Amino acid sequence: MPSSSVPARAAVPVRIGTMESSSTTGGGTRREATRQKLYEAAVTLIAEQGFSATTVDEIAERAGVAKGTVYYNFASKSVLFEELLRHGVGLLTASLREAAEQTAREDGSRVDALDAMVRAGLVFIDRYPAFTQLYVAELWRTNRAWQSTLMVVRQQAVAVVEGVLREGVDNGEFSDEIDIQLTAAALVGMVLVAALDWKSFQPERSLDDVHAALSRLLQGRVSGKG
Amino acid sequence: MPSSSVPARAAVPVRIGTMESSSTTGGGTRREATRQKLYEAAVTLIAEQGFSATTVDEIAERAGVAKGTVYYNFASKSVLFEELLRHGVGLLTASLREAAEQTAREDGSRVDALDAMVRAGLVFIDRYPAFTQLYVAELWRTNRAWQSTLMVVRQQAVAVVEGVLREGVDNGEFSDEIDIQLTAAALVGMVLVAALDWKSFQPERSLDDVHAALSRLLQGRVSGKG
DNA sequence: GTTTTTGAACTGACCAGTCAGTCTAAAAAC
DNA sequence: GTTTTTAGACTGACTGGTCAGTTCAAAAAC
Repeated sequence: MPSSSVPARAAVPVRIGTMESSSTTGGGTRREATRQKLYEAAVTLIAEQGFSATTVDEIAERAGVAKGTVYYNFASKSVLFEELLRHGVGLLTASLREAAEQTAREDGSRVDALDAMVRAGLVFIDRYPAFTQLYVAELWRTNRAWQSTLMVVRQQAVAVVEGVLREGVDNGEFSDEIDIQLTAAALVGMVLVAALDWKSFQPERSLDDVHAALSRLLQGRVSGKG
Repeated sequence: MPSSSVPARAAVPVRIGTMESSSTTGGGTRREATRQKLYEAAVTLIAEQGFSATTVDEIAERAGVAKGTVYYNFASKSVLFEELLRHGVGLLTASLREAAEQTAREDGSRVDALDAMVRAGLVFIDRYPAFTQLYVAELWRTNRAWQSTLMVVRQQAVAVVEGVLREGVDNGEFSDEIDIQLTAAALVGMVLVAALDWKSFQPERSLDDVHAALSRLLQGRVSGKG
């Protein structure tokens, strides 16, 4: 309801300044660029406010596109969100796997692999803090449309950690009494919460610093004199 | 909007089992019972759906009271939520502090104190899983009305862990190179995520079982043969 | 007689999703 | 080379519905 009468006609469609033809990979990449802008806008807004409290109008505005464009590119608000989740966790999983494999290639121990994965996790969170926030906030909710997506995607990431633990047990490096699933969850939690604390409350600290603190904890070098 | 005719009369106000009046002055306990029902209804709904996606009508319905009653007892939806947060974290903090103090009274080591706190955390999460879920989901959000409440309340809980770590460093039980703040966050994260994983994905396991797994991790008994 | 609860209607803001129409660049027709 | 057509991308006013919060008289509880 506009406060008073309004032209209601676009009249002169102002040219949108620097569009610059986007280029990138020649063909239909304009669309892809728009989707990327929408992801970026959505991830920060939803991390700050939550899914339901974030409006499609806000997302469109921050991305610098019209609301209709959101619906031209995504079937709905929740589909946009789901694709965002899949995309983000895909990056994380790849990064963890890469860390584990590289350690294996260098004949490192499985503890080294865990340590490398801790670092990879920190690097990820350092790079995508908003995504991490949002992910944590949604992970344990029930009754949400994207629950199953989240489940699948979570399992992919945790499975990488579980795999390393299992290898360690198999080759005798870890006690065969450890509970793989629970230990993996605990390790993920350790990194997740420590990193979010870092980003939220002491962002000035360096990644190496944080990594060192977690390494110590991971390797049980807490007890006893330094 | 009931689909058809409905009793609509509360008739017998069922007393909630073991509520035991407790707080406030002896007088207005009827009101207190209503508030308690509203807390319980709100906590599960918000844990499942998030704050914004949960309507006041739903909360009232699940609590079995009229919508007007919600506003008779709380100034607004967010005030209800804020008081819920304060209440819940108060319980957790008390429980952690109790665990730490009891260990101290028994001349236990600081590792024992940490272990006791891990257990206290698990007991809490076992008892109030919905609250925990909701708390984690809101903790790292920014731009929310109750942000400052959350901050204060988080600090109270983490401070208990930090205190034990500090004592341990002071008496030489822990390395003086540990980063107290970060380590405390990591420990909290370890318990939190492992416990949520437990409740979400393997609820049939016993608390002792989960506690044992975390103890092992905490005491660095992961590496090496069992 | 005071406090608390009820129930149901109401308001006004807000918001997801729609749709008719615009823009543009490139292909097709001339 | 110029005009016309096509189709993909985008626009933004508009619709239909939802929901927080209000109101209040009457009933119930204490």
